[in-house]
Amino acid sequence: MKNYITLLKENDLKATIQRTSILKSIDHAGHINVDEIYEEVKKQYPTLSLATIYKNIILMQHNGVIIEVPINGKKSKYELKKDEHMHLICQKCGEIQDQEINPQTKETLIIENFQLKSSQINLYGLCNKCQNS
Amino acid sequence: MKNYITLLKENDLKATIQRTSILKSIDHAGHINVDEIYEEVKKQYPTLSLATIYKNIILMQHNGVIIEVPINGKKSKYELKKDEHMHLICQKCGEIQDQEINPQTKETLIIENFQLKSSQINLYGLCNKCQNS
DNA sequence: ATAATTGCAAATTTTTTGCAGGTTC
DNA sequence: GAACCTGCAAAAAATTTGCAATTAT
Repeated sequence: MKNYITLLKENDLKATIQRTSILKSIDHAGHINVDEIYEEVKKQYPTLSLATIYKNIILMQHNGVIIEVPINGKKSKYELKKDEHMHLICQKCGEIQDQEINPQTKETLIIENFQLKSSQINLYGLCNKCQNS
Repeated sequence: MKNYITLLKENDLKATIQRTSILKSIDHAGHINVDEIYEEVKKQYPTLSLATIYKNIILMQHNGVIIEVPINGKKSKYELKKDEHMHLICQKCGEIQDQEINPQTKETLIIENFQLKSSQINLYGLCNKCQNS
Protein backbone atom coordinates (compact mmCIF):
# COMPACT_ATOMS: atom_id res chain seq x y z
CA MET A 1 0.00 0.00 0.00
CA LYS A 2 2.93 2.29 0.63
CA ASN A 3 3.64 2.53 -3.08
CA TYR A 4 0.29 4.11 -3.92
CA ILE A 5 0.69 6.71 -1.22
CA THR A 6 4.12 7.60 -2.47
CA LEU A 7 2.93 7.60 -6.05
CA LEU A 8 0.20 10.07 -5.22
CA LYS A 9 2.41 12.39 -3.20
CA GLU A 10 5.10 12.39 -5.82
CA ASN A 11 2.48 13.70 -8.18
CA ASP A 12 1.16 16.41 -5.86
CA LEU A 13 -1.98 14.64 -4.80
CA LYS A 14 -3.11 14.04 -1.26
CA ALA A 15 -3.16 10.40 -0.33
CA THR A 16 -6.72 9.60 0.59
CA ILE A 17 -8.00 6.13 1.16
CA GLN A 18 -10.29 6.50 -1.83
CA ARG A 19 -7.41 7.31 -4.12
CA THR A 20 -5.19 4.51 -2.94
CA SER A 21 -8.11 2.11 -3.33
CA ILE A 22 -8.76 3.28 -6.85
CA LEU A 23 -5.12 2.88 -7.75
CA LYS A 24 -5.04 -0.53 -6.16
CA SER A 25 -7.95 -1.72 -8.26
CA ILE A 26 -6.43 -0.29 -11.43
CA ASP A 27 -3.09 -1.86 -10.65
CA HIS A 28 -4.63 -5.17 -9.84
CA ALA A 29 -6.81 -5.32 -12.96
CA GLY A 30 -4.19 -3.93 -15.30
CA HIS A 31 -6.81 -2.22 -17.45
CA ILE A 32 -10.18 -1.31 -16.05
CA ASN A 33 -13.04 1.07 -16.71
CA VAL A 34 -14.92 3.39 -14.38
CA ASP A 35 -17.78 1.03 -13.55
CA GLU A 36 -15.45 -1.83 -12.89
CA ILE A 37 -13.37 0.31 -10.56
CA TYR A 38 -16.57 1.26 -8.75
CA GLU A 39 -17.58 -2.37 -8.31
CA GLU A 40 -14.14 -3.31 -7.08
CA VAL A 41 -13.59 -0.50 -4.66
CA LYS A 42 -17.11 -0.67 -3.23
CA LYS A 43 -16.35 -4.13 -1.92
CA GLN A 44 -13.93 -2.63 0.54
CA TYR A 45 -15.36 0.89 0.88
CA PRO A 46 -19.10 0.68 0.34
CA THR A 47 -19.53 4.40 0.89
CA LEU A 48 -17.33 5.38 -2.01
CA SER A 49 -19.27 7.29 -4.63
CA LEU A 50 -19.05 7.17 -8.38
CA ALA A 51 -18.63 10.93 -8.39
CA THR A 52 -15.41 10.54 -6.46
CA ILE A 53 -14.12 8.08 -9.00
CA TYR A 54 -14.89 10.40 -11.88
CA LYS A 55 -13.27 13.34 -10.14
CA ASN A 56 -10.17 11.37 -9.34
CA ILE A 57 -9.83 9.71 -12.70
CA ILE A 58 -9.64 13.15 -14.23
CA LEU A 59 -7.22 14.43 -11.60
CA MET A 60 -4.93 11.46 -11.64
CA GLN A 61 -4.80 11.52 -15.41
CA HIS A 62 -3.97 15.18 -15.29
CA ASN A 63 -1.20 14.63 -12.78
CA GLY A 64 0.27 11.75 -14.72
CA VAL A 65 -0.56 8.93 -12.34
CA ILE A 66 -2.82 7.02 -14.69
CA ILE A 67 -3.44 6.83 -18.42
CA GLU A 68 -6.57 6.48 -20.49
CA VAL A 69 -6.78 3.55 -22.87
CA PRO A 70 -9.61 4.11 -25.35
CA ILE A 71 -11.21 0.94 -26.63
CA ASN A 72 -13.13 0.91 -29.90
CA GLY A 73 -16.83 0.91 -29.24
CA LYS A 74 -16.50 0.61 -25.49
CA LYS A 75 -15.81 2.75 -22.47
CA SER A 76 -12.22 3.80 -21.97
CA LYS A 77 -10.14 1.77 -19.60
CA TYR A 78 -7.42 3.12 -17.35
CA GLU A 79 -4.01 1.85 -16.39
CA LEU A 80 -1.22 3.00 -14.11
CA LYS A 81 1.33 5.13 -15.90
CA LYS A 82 4.31 3.03 -16.80
CA ASP A 83 6.96 2.83 -19.46
CA GLU A 84 5.67 3.46 -22.94
CA HIS A 85 4.08 0.39 -24.43
CA MET A 86 1.35 -0.63 -26.80
CA HIS A 87 -1.77 -2.71 -26.36
CA LEU A 88 -2.83 -5.97 -27.91
CA ILE A 89 -6.59 -6.06 -27.67
CA CYS A 90 -8.36 -9.34 -28.29
CA GLN A 91 -11.58 -8.83 -30.23
CA LYS A 92 -12.98 -12.09 -28.96
CA CYS A 93 -12.32 -12.24 -25.23
CA GLY A 94 -11.53 -8.57 -24.66
CA GLU A 95 -8.23 -9.21 -22.98
CA ILE A 96 -5.68 -6.40 -23.15
CA GLN A 97 -2.01 -7.23 -23.09
CA ASP A 98 0.78 -4.74 -22.70
CA GLN A 99 3.55 -5.11 -25.19
CA GLU A 100 6.86 -3.35 -25.40
CA ILE A 101 7.28 -1.06 -28.37
CA ASN A 102 10.13 -2.18 -30.54
CA PRO A 103 12.87 0.52 -30.73
CA GLN A 104 12.70 0.17 -34.49
CA THR A 105 9.01 0.95 -34.41
CA LYS A 106 9.67 4.11 -32.46
CA GLU A 107 12.20 5.29 -34.98
CA THR A 108 9.83 4.78 -37.83
CA LEU A 109 7.23 6.92 -36.07
CA ILE A 110 9.34 10.04 -36.20
CA ILE A 111 7.55 12.31 -38.62
CA GLU A 112 8.69 15.58 -40.13
CA ASN A 113 6.71 18.64 -39.14
CA PHE A 114 5.14 17.03 -36.13
CA GLN A 115 6.53 17.35 -32.64
CA LEU A 116 5.67 14.01 -31.08
CA LYS A 117 4.73 14.05 -27.41
CA SER A 118 3.20 10.65 -26.88
CA SER A 119 2.01 7.73 -28.90
CA GLN A 120 -0.97 5.49 -28.54
CA ILE A 121 -0.78 2.18 -30.34
CA ASN A 122 -3.57 -0.34 -30.10
CA LEU A 123 -3.50 -3.53 -32.08
CA TYR A 124 -6.80 -5.34 -32.48
CA GLY A 125 -6.96 -9.00 -33.27
CA LEU A 126 -6.99 -12.43 -31.67
CA CYS A 127 -4.95 -13.39 -28.66
CA ASN A 128 -3.16 -16.67 -28.45
CA LYS A 129 -5.92 -18.41 -26.54
CA CYS A 130 -8.71 -17.28 -28.84
CA GLN A 131 -6.85 -18.32 -31.97
CA ASN A 132 -6.91 -21.88 -30.75
CA SER A 133 -10.50 -22.24 -29.75
CA MET B 1 -23.34 12.43 -54.35
CA LYS B 2 -23.32 9.28 -56.47
CA ASN B 3 -20.29 7.96 -54.60
CA TYR B 4 -22.04 7.87 -51.22
CA ILE B 5 -25.00 5.99 -52.65
CA THR B 6 -22.71 3.44 -54.22
CA LEU B 7 -20.64 3.21 -51.09
CA LEU B 8 -23.72 2.41 -49.03
CA LYS B 9 -25.11 -0.14 -51.45
CA GLU B 10 -21.80 -1.89 -51.80
CA ASN B 11 -21.95 -2.40 -48.09
CA ASP B 12 -25.52 -3.68 -47.96
CA LEU B 13 -27.11 -0.53 -46.68
CA LYS B 14 -30.05 1.26 -48.20
CA ALA B 15 -29.18 4.64 -49.55
CA THR B 16 -31.32 7.10 -47.63
CA ILE B 17 -30.87 10.81 -47.83
CA GLN B 18 -29.98 10.84 -44.13
CA ARG B 19 -27.17 8.39 -44.66
CA THR B 20 -25.71 10.12 -47.68
CA SER B 21 -25.85 13.40 -45.78
CA ILE B 22 -24.07 11.92 -42.81
CA LEU B 23 -21.39 10.47 -45.04
CA LYS B 24 -21.05 13.76 -46.85
CA SER B 25 -20.43 15.62 -43.61
CA ILE B 26 -17.92 13.03 -42.43
CA ASP B 27 -16.13 13.12 -45.74
CA HIS B 28 -16.07 16.86 -45.84
CA ALA B 29 -14.78 17.27 -42.29
CA GLY B 30 -12.33 14.42 -42.44
CA HIS B 31 -12.79 13.62 -38.76
CA ILE B 32 -15.94 14.61 -36.94
CA ASN B 33 -17.95 13.62 -33.88
CA VAL B 34 -21.65 12.93 -33.47
CA ASP B 35 -22.66 16.43 -32.38
CA GLU B 36 -20.73 18.02 -35.16
CA ILE B 37 -22.35 15.73 -37.70
CA TYR B 38 -25.72 16.70 -36.27
CA GLU B 39 -24.99 20.42 -36.59
CA GLU B 40 -23.75 19.99 -40.13
CA VAL B 41 -26.51 17.80 -41.46
CA LYS B 42 -29.27 19.79 -39.78
CA LYS B 43 -28.35 22.76 -41.94
CA GLN B 44 -29.65 20.90 -44.97
CA TYR B 45 -32.14 18.53 -43.33
CA PRO B 46 -33.54 20.24 -40.26
CA THR B 47 -35.78 17.28 -39.46
CA LEU B 48 -32.93 14.85 -39.06
CA SER B 49 -32.78 13.49 -35.55
CA LEU B 50 -29.82 12.71 -33.34
CA ALA B 51 -31.23 9.22 -32.82
CA THR B 52 -30.91 8.57 -36.53
CA ILE B 53 -27.29 9.61 -36.43
CA TYR B 54 -26.54 7.31 -33.52
CA LYS B 55 -28.30 4.41 -35.17
CA ASN B 56 -26.48 4.94 -38.41
CA ILE B 57 -23.07 5.51 -36.91
CA ILE B 58 -23.33 2.10 -35.33
CA LEU B 59 -24.61 0.48 -38.51
CA MET B 60 -22.13 2.08 -40.84
CA GLN B 61 -19.29 1.17 -38.55
CA HIS B 62 -20.55 -2.36 -38.43
CA ASN B 63 -20.76 -2.56 -42.21
CA GLY B 64 -17.33 -1.12 -42.70
CA VAL B 65 -18.30 2.22 -44.19
CA ILE B 66 -16.86 4.39 -41.44
CA ILE B 67 -14.32 4.04 -38.66
CA GLU B 68 -14.21 5.27 -35.10
CA VAL B 69 -11.27 7.42 -34.09
CA PRO B 70 -11.09 7.64 -30.29
CA ILE B 71 -9.57 10.84 -29.00
CA ASN B 72 -8.08 11.00 -25.52
CA GLY B 73 -10.44 12.77 -23.16
CA LYS B 74 -12.94 13.69 -25.86
CA LYS B 75 -15.75 12.16 -27.78
CA SER B 76 -14.78 9.78 -30.55
CA LYS B 77 -14.62 11.12 -34.05
CA TYR B 78 -15.50 9.24 -37.19
CA GLU B 79 -13.94 9.05 -40.62
CA LEU B 80 -14.72 7.31 -43.88
CA LYS B 81 -13.03 3.96 -44.18
CA LYS B 82 -9.94 4.29 -46.28
CA ASP B 83 -6.53 2.76 -46.61
CA GLU B 84 -4.86 2.03 -43.34
CA HIS B 85 -3.22 5.09 -41.88
CA MET B 86 -2.38 6.68 -38.58
CA HIS B 87 -3.39 9.97 -36.97
CA LEU B 88 -1.36 12.94 -35.93
CA ILE B 89 -3.39 14.70 -33.29
CA CYS B 90 -2.42 18.23 -32.30
CA GLN B 91 -2.80 18.75 -28.57
CA LYS B 92 -3.05 22.49 -29.05
CA CYS B 93 -5.43 23.14 -31.92
CA GLY B 94 -7.03 19.70 -32.05
CA GLU B 95 -6.37 19.18 -35.72
CA ILE B 96 -6.16 15.57 -36.89
CA GLN B 97 -3.99 14.71 -39.84
CA ASP B 98 -3.96 11.39 -41.62
CA GLN B 99 -0.53 9.99 -42.21
CA GLU B 100 0.53 6.96 -44.16
CA ILE B 101 1.98 4.15 -42.11
CA ASN B 102 5.51 3.42 -43.12
CA PRO B 103 5.86 -0.16 -44.46
CA GLN B 104 8.74 -0.56 -42.05
CA THR B 105 6.49 0.36 -39.17
CA LYS B 106 3.99 -2.26 -40.20
CA GLU B 107 6.63 -4.94 -40.27
CA THR B 108 7.79 -4.08 -36.79
CA LEU B 109 4.23 -4.45 -35.52
CA ILE B 110 4.02 -8.12 -36.35
CA ILE B 111 3.96 -9.88 -33.00
CA GLU B 112 4.21 -13.54 -32.22
CA ASN B 113 1.15 -15.16 -30.72
CA PHE B 114 -1.17 -12.40 -31.77
CA GLN B 115 -3.22 -12.52 -34.94
CA LEU B 116 -3.37 -8.90 -35.98
CA LYS B 117 -6.59 -7.73 -37.59
CA SER B 118 -6.26 -3.98 -37.50
CA SER B 119 -4.08 -1.35 -35.95
CA GLN B 120 -4.92 1.97 -34.42
CA ILE B 121 -2.04 4.39 -34.13
CA ASN B 122 -2.52 7.86 -32.76
CA LEU B 123 0.37 10.21 -32.27
CA TYR B 124 -0.22 13.15 -29.95
CA GLY B 125 1.90 16.26 -30.14
CA LEU B 126 2.15 19.61 -31.86
CA CYS B 127 1.34 20.19 -35.49
CA ASN B 128 3.51 22.33 -37.69
CA LYS B 129 1.44 25.46 -37.19
CA CYS B 130 1.26 25.19 -33.42
CA GLN B 131 4.99 24.62 -33.07
CA ASN B 132 5.60 28.03 -34.56
CA SER B 133 3.19 30.12 -32.57
C1' DA C 1 -45.27 -5.42 -51.50
C1' DT C 2 -41.85 -6.04 -48.19
C1' DA C 3 -38.59 -5.02 -45.25
C1' DA C 4 -36.01 -1.45 -43.60
C1' DT C 5 -35.58 3.32 -41.94
C1' DT C 6 -36.98 7.60 -39.85
C1' DG C 7 -38.33 10.95 -36.20
C1' DC C 8 -40.25 11.61 -32.09
C1' DA C 9 -40.68 11.33 -27.25
C1' DA C 10 -39.46 8.89 -23.43
C1' DA C 11 -36.26 6.02 -20.96
C1' DT C 12 -31.71 4.90 -19.71
C1' DT C 13 -27.05 5.52 -18.97
C1' DT C 14 -23.08 8.27 -18.23
C1' DT C 15 -20.81 12.21 -16.47
C1' DT C 16 -20.61 16.67 -14.02
C1' DT C 17 -21.69 19.95 -10.45
C1' DG C 18 -22.47 22.39 -5.88
C1' DC C 19 -22.03 22.25 -1.41
C1' DA C 20 -21.89 20.77 3.72
C1' DG C 21 -19.15 18.02 6.42
C1' DG C 22 -14.80 15.51 6.97
C1' DT C 23 -9.77 14.64 6.14
C1' DT C 24 -4.83 15.42 4.99
C1' DC C 25 -0.63 17.67 5.69
C1' DG D 1 -5.74 25.71 10.52
C1' DA D 2 -5.78 26.03 5.54
C1' DA D 3 -6.56 23.85 1.68
C1' DC D 4 -8.27 20.07 -0.23
C1' DC D 5 -11.52 15.89 -0.58
C1' DT D 6 -15.61 13.24 -0.14
C1' DG D 7 -20.43 11.80 -0.64
C1' DC D 8 -24.79 13.03 -1.63
C1' DA D 9 -28.42 14.48 -4.40
C1' DA D 10 -29.57 16.85 -8.22
C1' DA D 11 -28.49 18.48 -12.89
C1' DA D 12 -26.73 17.97 -17.28
C1' DA D 13 -25.11 15.38 -21.15
C1' DA D 14 -24.90 11.36 -23.99
C1' DT D 15 -26.94 7.33 -25.83
C1' DT D 16 -30.66 3.90 -26.57
C1' DT D 17 -35.31 2.29 -27.25
C1' DG D 18 -40.20 1.52 -28.98
C1' DC D 19 -43.30 2.53 -32.20
C1' DA D 20 -46.28 4.66 -35.88
C1' DA D 21 -45.54 6.77 -40.21
C1' DT D 22 -42.62 6.91 -44.25
C1' DT D 23 -39.34 5.33 -47.76
C1' DA D 24 -36.11 2.30 -50.60
C1' DT D 25 -35.79 -1.46 -53.43
